[in-house]
Amino acid sequence: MQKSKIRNMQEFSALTGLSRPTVSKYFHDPESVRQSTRARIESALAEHDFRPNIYAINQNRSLTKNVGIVVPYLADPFFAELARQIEQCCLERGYRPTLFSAHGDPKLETDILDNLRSLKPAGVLLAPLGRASDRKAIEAFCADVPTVLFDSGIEDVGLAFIGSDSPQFADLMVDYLCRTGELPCFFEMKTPSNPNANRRRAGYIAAMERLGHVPRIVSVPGTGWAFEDIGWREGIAAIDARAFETGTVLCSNDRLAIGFIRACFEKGLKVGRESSHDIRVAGMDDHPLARFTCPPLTTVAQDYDAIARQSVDVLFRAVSGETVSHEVRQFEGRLVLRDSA
Amino acid sequence: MQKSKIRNMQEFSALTGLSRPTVSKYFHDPESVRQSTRARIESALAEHDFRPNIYAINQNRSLTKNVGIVVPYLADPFFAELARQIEQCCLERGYRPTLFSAHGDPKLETDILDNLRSLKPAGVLLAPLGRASDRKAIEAFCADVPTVLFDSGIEDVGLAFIGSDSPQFADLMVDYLCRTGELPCFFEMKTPSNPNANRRRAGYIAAMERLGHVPRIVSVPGTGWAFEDIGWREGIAAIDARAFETGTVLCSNDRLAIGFIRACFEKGLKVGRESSHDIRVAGMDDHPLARFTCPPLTTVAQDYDAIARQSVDVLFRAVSGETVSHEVRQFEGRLVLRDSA
DNA sequence: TCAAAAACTTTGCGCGCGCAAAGTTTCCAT
DNA sequence: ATGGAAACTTTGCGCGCGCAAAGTTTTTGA
Repeated sequence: MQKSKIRNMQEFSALTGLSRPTVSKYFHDPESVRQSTRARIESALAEHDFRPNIYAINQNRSLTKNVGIVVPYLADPFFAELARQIEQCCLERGYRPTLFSAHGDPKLETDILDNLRSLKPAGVLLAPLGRASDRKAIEAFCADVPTVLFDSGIEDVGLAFIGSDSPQFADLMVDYLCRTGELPCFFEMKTPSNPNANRRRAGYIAAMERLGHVPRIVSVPGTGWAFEDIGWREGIAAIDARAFETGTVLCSNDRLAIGFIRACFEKGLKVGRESSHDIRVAGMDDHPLARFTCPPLTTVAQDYDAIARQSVDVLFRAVSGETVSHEVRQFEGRLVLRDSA
Repeated sequence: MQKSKIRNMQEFSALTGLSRPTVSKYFHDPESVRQSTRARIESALAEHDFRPNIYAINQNRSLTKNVGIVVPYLADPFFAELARQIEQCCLERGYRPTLFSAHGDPKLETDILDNLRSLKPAGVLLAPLGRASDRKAIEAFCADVPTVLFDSGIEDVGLAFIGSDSPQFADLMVDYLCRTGELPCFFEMKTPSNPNANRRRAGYIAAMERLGHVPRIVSVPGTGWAFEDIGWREGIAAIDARAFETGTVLCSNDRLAIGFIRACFEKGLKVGRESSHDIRVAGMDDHPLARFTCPPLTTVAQDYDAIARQSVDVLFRAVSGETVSHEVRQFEGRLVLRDSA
C-alpha cells in the first residue's frame, strides 16, 4: 500500500482497466460486480488506497446514508451520552451520522438545520432547544427532511417524538418521597433552558395534588446551561432564606441536584435518607455522574438506550418508505434508589 | 418570505435577472458586487430564501472554510468543553467547524480522518486517542492536511502541538501537597486510555525525587473511558488493601478523583485538608464538575481557553500561508485550591 | 470630453461522483 | 451449436457550484 496521488475515481478506475461507473458500483456494493472484476479492483486498492469522496457521493445520490444528529448542548453529559448512543445505532445500521450542537443558541440551531439541508441527509434526529427554538424554522425543516424529535417534542412536528414521560418521572419520585419521609419541595430554575422542565414541574404539582398535598415550589433565577452552578449558588441562597418548608428536595434535574448537594455540604446539611441526616435530595435523569455524588444521588433514570434505539428505529422505518403516522413514544422512568433520598 | 422551490443558484439567479456567477460572488462577499446588483439579489432573497449548498461550494473551492475537530471521547465533559470552546473560536473567525468523536475507538478515529479528507478542510484540530491511535494513519493524514494536535501530541507530527505541560501539573501539585501535609501517593490506571497519563506519572515521580521522597504509585486495572467508575471500584479495593501508604492521594485525573472521592465516602473516610479529616484527595484537569464534588476537588487547572485559542490561532496562521515550523506549546497548569486537599 | 483604468458581469469549463439507458459479455436451456 | 435472458459494463448526462478568462460597464484623469 504505497502513497499515491489518486485524485478521483476516474484516475483510480484507469489503473484497473475498468470504467469509472463499474468501480463506483463496486464501492456501492462489492458483491454487485463480477468476481474477477472485484478482484482487479481490490488488488488495485491494495496498492493505491483510494476512497471515494463521500460528499461528492452524497451530492448526487438520490438516497444518501447521511444522518444528522442535533442536540441543544453537547457539553451536557446527558446529551453527550445520548448522542453517543444514537451515533452508535446509526453506525451499526451502516449510516453516517454527523453530530451537531446548538450550544444553547437558537440562532445556531437554525443555522445547523440550514446546513443540514445541504448534507441531503436521509434523516435527522433532533433534540430541539425547546422554548428558545425558532419553532417555525424547525417546522419548515421537518416538512422538508424526515426528522425524528427526541428528548423534547414539538406538537405534531416531525415524524415522531421519542422521549421520556416527564410527568411520570415526577410522579414516580414524588410518590416514593412521600411514602418514605417528609413531603418533597420542588427545586427548579424559574426560566429553565432545558425543555422538559415545565412538564416536570407540572408532573410534580399533579402528583402532590393527587396525594392530597400542597405543592411547594422553589423557583430560582439563573439562565444558561451551567445548571450545577445555579443549583449550588441559588441552593445556598434558598437554604439561607429557609425557602424549603420540608427536609426533602426534589430537583428538576440531576445537574441541578449535583450543585444543590454541594450547597448542602457547604451549609453543613448532611444529605441522606437515614433519620440521622438533615435533608433528602433527589434528582431526575440518571445523569452519568449521578452515581458519583456523595452520597450517590437518588433519581429517576431516563432510558437512554430505549430512546436512542427507538428514535433511530422510527427514523429508518420512515426513511425506508414505511408510512408512519406521527408517533409519540414516551418511555417511563425507572426509580433509582441510592443514598441521597 | 414565501416557501419556494429554488433548487440551486442557477434558478435563483434567473429570477434576479443576473447570471449565476454574479450571485455566487455575492454570496462569497456581498460587498463585492455593485450596490444596485446587491439590492436586486437581496430583494429576491427576501422573497425566496435561497441558500447555496455548502457541500457543493466546498467541493470546488480551492480554499474551503471547513475545519474538522476530532476528539477521542466526547462524552467526557473535559473534551466536550474543550471542543465547545474550539468550535466557538472557529465560528468567530468565520469558519465552519465540524465535530467528530472517536468514541475511544482507534478504528473510528482512522475512519474519521479518512472522511475528513473528503470534506477538504482548510485545517483540522485533532486530539488523538494517544497510544491506541493508528500512528501511521495520523502521520499520513497530517502530511496531507494542515493539522494541529491538541491535548495530546505525537512527536514531530502535525503543524504543532498545543496542550498542557503534564509534568509541570504533577510537579505543581506534588510540591503543594508535600508542603502542606503527608506525602502524596499517586493513583492511576495501569493501562490508561487518556493519553497524558504516562507523562503525569513521570511528572509525579520526578517531582517526588526532586524533593527527596520515594514515589508511591498505586496502579489499578481497568480499561475504557468510565474513569469515575474505575476510580470508585478500584479505589475501594485499594483502600481495603491498604494500598495507600499515606493519607494523601493524587489522582491522575479529575474523573478518577471523582470516583475515588465516592469510594472514600463509602469507606467512611472524610476527605479534606483539615487535620480533622482522614484523607486528602487531589486531581488534575479542573474538570467541569470538579467544583461540585463534596468536598470540592483541589486540582490543577488546564487552561482550556488558552489551549483552544492557541490551537485555532496556530492553525489559521499556517492555513493563511504563514510558514510555521513545528511548534510545541505546553501551557502551565494553575493550582486550584479547594477543600479536598 | 474621451480614452484608459478600474470595477463589474458573463462565458465556458471543471470538481468528483450517481444514475439511467445503451451496449456487451456470460450463462443456460434447448 | 444457438437464441435469449441475465448479468455485467460503458456511454452520456446531470448534480450544485467555483474559477479563470473574456466581455461589458462604470469610473477616473487630463
